[in-house]
Amino acid sequence: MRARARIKDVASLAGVSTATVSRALSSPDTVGPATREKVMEAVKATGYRINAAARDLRQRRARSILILAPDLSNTFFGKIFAAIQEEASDVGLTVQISDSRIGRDRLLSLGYDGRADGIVLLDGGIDPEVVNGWKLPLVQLSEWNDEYRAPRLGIDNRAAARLAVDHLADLGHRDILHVSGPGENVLGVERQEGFLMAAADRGMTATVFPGAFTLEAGAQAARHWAALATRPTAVFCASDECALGFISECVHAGFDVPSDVSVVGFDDIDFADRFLPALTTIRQPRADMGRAAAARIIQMVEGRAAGSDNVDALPTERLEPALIIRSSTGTPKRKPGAPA
Amino acid sequence: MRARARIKDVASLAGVSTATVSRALSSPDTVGPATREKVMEAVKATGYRINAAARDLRQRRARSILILAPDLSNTFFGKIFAAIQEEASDVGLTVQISDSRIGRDRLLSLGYDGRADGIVLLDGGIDPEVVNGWKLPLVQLSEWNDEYRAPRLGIDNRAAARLAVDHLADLGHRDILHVSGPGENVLGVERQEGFLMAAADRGMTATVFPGAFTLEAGAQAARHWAALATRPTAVFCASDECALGFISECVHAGFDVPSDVSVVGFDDIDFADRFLPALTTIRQPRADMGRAAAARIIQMVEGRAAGSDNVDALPTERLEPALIIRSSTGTPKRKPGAPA
DNA sequence: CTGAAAGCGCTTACAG
DNA sequence: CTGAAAGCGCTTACAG
Repeated sequence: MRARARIKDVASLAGVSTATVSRALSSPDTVGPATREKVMEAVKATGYRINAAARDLRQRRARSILILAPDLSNTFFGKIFAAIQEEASDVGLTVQISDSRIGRDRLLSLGYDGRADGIVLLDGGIDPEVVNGWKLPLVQLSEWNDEYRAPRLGIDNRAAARLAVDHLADLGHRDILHVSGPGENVLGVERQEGFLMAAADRGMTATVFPGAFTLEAGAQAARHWAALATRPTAVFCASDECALGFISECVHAGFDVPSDVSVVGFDDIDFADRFLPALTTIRQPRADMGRAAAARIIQMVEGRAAGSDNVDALPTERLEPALIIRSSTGTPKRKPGAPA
Repeated sequence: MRARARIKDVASLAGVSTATVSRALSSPDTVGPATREKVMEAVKATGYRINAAARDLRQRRARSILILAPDLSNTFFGKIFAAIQEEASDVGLTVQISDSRIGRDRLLSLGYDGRADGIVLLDGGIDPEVVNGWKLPLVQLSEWNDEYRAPRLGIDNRAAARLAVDHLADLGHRDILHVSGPGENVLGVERQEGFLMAAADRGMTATVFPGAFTLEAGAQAARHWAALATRPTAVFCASDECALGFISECVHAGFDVPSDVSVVGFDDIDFADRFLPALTTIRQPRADMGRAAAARIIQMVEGRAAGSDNVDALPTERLEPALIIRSSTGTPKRKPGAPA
């Protein structure tokens, strides 16, 4: 198999300089029509394809953006990756993904090694020193950290939690439970705060179980809930996985959802509407989030390439969550002897 | 903010040549201890980090592997991505992902542009001309195409389907249905073939509904099934999503799973064991598949770098699927008047 | 053990 | 409109 053609090969076949080949390819109207013709023929004859790595080095760009997420296998990220990749691909950018828990030193290198022009960060738990040490355009997506000097994109998690609480209050629930996210996670913290504030505003009895975003955390919370002397009639879980785990465990223990307990999730993952019962949840517009992050990082990367200043200081952007009412929530069972 | 330090800056600060800096960093024992010391100090003082893009161009490597999949948001791929990235990261390789449906020309470029050293391909539906035109090490994972000249990694889908059929036969089912994958997909085709052969071997009545790997396809199949005069007592779906859609729709229509119909899925996605009922399914060892593919492509890439020949011709490798029995399958209901 | 020089494959002022 | 030359930031024979 013949080695790949280089620009030199095209140039000598066409009888022009490499500079001319380069120009004919990147800005065709800066060369004469006859020359362009000759070059194009030589390109076809040699099967030449540009070596992007060489071009990028010369132009001091990478034409690539890096997505950093704490767990690549988390189903929550799939749609986000897809949306980012689609937008990036449209403007000729390549997409790299990496787990964000690869160790401090490797993480530091990422922002320096010339292989990415910009970073979309889905993890608020990285040492701010590392993040702020990167010399690359950066946007925080979904999760964030106040110490990172970078714009944020995502929903208002407090307001989103309020959507869930209000729905439950409107249904007539007075005693509600929240299975929280992991304690160190901003998303979980804000959802919990929103839950507590909204419950207070509606005069509800509110309790919190510390949890996580996992199926297992939900299942465990369900066991605690089942063991309670007086059980809250509704629960708001910090994620859909958690809610699914909660429901699953409840059903196995002989309870009915929603008649024994109403359950609201968070995210609206793909299976939420196919679960039995279909899950009432707060939808995060994941594709929109991915698209917005891609658009933003592209803008920053291009802006920087164009020499614009303070393009890195663009503001935070909020996307809208939505309450999706399905079958896992309903009116609370009247307690025997309770007033109408 | 100071521009990033280059190797030149380190060299002049340390009072040595760039060659020496390069050596001190990449093979420390080829330089004198005193020199090494000086260089390391200068590295620290300048905050120097190697520019990987430049090194890679010089070495004619990309230190990156590309994953190509037909739908990045498909939850099936998450664990595979994670496993590949982990293995790659361990040997200093970067991971790129791209949707494989980005158009012929872009696809062609991927194998030529110097930005990847090898490709893990999760799509058997690309034009073989394109795939075989790539000049890069390549492995086919999960899906494949006989016309691609590249090793294959994945399970034996016929044998896997037989696992499902045997389970159903052992339970006492005599009349079974298969909701197939999309007609053009090798995975679906092999599962269907395995289903048909195994059913024949067990002397069962077998029928096939053409389907897809989606929730919606399963739901639609359930509607057809429900409308049948005599309904098969068990169904084997080509994917878990399809099975979940099937069950969900059955339950909504008032049927019980498994007492009215046993359902087996395929893949063992994360929610399979939390679904209600928990889904009996064929497990594909996705993390193992990702790891094996990564190991293989790394071996090919390194082998090529080391100048070994015919490293691209390594053989196909089969991983083992497993039957996971949960609650969506059971003994068929005795038909009224049927013999014991 | 160390340095000067060439080169990876491109692009882009600078001249003409 | 086109070419010669420098250079992106490294590495690596080749000498010494």
